[in-house]
Amino acid sequence: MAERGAILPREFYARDALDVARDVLGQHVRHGDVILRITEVEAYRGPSDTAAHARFGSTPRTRTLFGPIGHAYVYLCYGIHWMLNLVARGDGSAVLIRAAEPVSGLASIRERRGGKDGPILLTGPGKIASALGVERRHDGACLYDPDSPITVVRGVRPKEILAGPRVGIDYADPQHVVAPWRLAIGGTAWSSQPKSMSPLTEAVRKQRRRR
DNA sequence: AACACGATGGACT
DNA sequence: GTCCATCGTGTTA
Repeated sequence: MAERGAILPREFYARDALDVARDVLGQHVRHGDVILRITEVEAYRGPSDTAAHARFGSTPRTRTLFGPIGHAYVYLCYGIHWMLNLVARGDGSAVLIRAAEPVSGLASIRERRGGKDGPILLTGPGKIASALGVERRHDGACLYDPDSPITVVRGVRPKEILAGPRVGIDYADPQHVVAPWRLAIGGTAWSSQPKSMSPLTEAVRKQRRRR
């Protein structure tokens, strides 16, 4: 078993987006002096996922999404917020980081987030990229290269994983809205945990996998 | 070339 | 709960 702080290998990303999403919970993402423990994510499973950018196929925006696995897919949302995704499987699949807990670099995080404090610093995908200082120039960055500006490293595995419905994707097919595309660590204030989220069971995972 | 709208967040009622 | 900033993208023409 790899020790804490070791960079996750390329192979980590060579799987179904739902499995990558589940296993990246508790891992750490680093940019400069800021390190965050990932507490909430959302899986986007390739072109067949009606909530995913990949539904349009490969376009100028999504070329990194269809590029090599284990790289960052960064894009601008609502003209304001940058989103950080991890490219998975190699078919346009990805995992969006939606919330995190500070591990180090709190001073930098607070500075970038307007001097705020507590979970409000990092609960929300736009806040993650903001706190890390990630934007357009990081699109395509390799996450397993030690010399890369952004890396994902071994963290602390969560005790409980919750699954819940997606938000902000009214245009998607209802089957792509319900659990378990959105996953969170249970029992922490550093993630959104609405009542609609419940423990991720093997039965639910298998049911989703067939779609 | 014009258009509609989005994988959001913050301010406000 | 409501409003809306702000701009790249995909769609249509």
